[in-house]
Amino acid sequence: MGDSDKHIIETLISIFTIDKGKVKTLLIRKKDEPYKGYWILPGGILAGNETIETNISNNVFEKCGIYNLYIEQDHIFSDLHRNPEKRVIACSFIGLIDSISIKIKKEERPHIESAWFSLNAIPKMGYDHEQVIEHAIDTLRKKIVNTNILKSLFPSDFTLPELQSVYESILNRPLDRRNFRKKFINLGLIEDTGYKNEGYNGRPAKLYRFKENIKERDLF
Amino acid sequence: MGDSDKHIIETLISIFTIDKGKVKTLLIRKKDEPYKGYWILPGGILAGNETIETNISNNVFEKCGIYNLYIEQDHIFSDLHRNPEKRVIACSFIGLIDSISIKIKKEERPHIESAWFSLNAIPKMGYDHEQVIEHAIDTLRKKIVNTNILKSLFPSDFTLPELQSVYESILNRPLDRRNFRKKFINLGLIEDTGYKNEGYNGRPAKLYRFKENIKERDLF
DNA sequence: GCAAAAGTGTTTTCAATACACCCATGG
DNA sequence: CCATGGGTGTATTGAAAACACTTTTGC
Repeated sequence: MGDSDKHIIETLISIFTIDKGKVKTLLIRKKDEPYKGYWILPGGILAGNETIETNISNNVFEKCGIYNLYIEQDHIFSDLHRNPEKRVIACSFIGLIDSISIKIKKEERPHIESAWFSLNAIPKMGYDHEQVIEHAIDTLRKKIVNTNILKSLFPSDFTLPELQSVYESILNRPLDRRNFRKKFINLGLIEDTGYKNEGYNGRPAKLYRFKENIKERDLF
Repeated sequence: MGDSDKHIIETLISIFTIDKGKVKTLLIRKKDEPYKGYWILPGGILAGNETIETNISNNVFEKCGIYNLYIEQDHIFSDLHRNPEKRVIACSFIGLIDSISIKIKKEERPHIESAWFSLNAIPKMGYDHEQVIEHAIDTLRKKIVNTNILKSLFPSDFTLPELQSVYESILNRPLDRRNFRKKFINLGLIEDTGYKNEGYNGRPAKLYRFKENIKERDLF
């Protein structure tokens, strides 16, 4: 086996969270050439002594300060020239985290510029990362229709209008409020916490949480 | 970057087809140690000048004589010790082919022993390939509920009882004949060819084909 | 008391399910 | 004419969809 049969593998991750009822994704500004100044997905080079999953977990913690992230494989990108400098094969992941668990202490990572972008305002990105994140969004869209994967996106307290808004932004279409409530409450996945979301305009919304120990199941 | 940051990547594929109304998968007998005599999934080592998709297509043609295979990525297996000799990262695929298109000319490949196995009779396999094929079957099961992915499994002429039998064996539960017909015909994915499947016991079944240019869509 | 957002109930429509009998062919 | 498997219709149930008004809070 020649050296040409060994490959550089990088991991990439599209991390999604909910910020003020909107789905956002975490990007990093690249500091050096190529694509200096462009936004890219977080990730890293796979070393010999780690699985792709441990690599992703470690990278996300080191670069973004996020741990306990829910991750799932998405897709492999192996086009020969996706990296202009050398052949790199990308294993892309989807990550979901609730906003309460995010602690990006910028002062601890002065060398890394990162920001959250709304799905409809993703900037021009380096490499093929726009294609990678589009694939991740598409996978996420397919998944939320049939699974309760979004559980990982929500902290213990959320309102039904917030949940609906997230579904609407990922599915990219409006949903009827009454039917959405009926469906979700009847599914038995969530429960009323007894608290309310006070201090905002209008009538306060009830706060819900996902029940523990609910196995992934079909929704729609 | 040290040499430990470069990796051997292998592709593996679980190829499914329909043989006499049953779903079967193609395995290869390993001829050398380790796992000599065990059955394994077809696949190969990724070279520097190919994508994982071209590698799979080429391997499936060279080792199994199958071309024009529908392929889809399934999962990456990167456990450190999944191969007892060295670190190898596996990119696993799902392949679907209709039985008419299969031409495994054994006389042309005397050095390769291959066989089709029913899903409920998969033998003991080498490496972690049982885990890999289980993952592929599970992915296939999830997909046939919501997509018309099975189009790739059927030649131009098939009967509704055959189609139903395939759904039953992948979903692993019985389906009502009348309701299955109603649903599938109403979906508009298939059309009557006008021919019948004569020469068997009982009333001949109508032959159907998948319509051309139907995009993948939700079924159930 | 008004603006803003949350919460609720009914009707209609359609798909899913359950179920039993007749039909076409081969032998 | 009988054995074998294919084809069909209807009634019921339940979920999805469409739709407008009332309630609770902050200011």
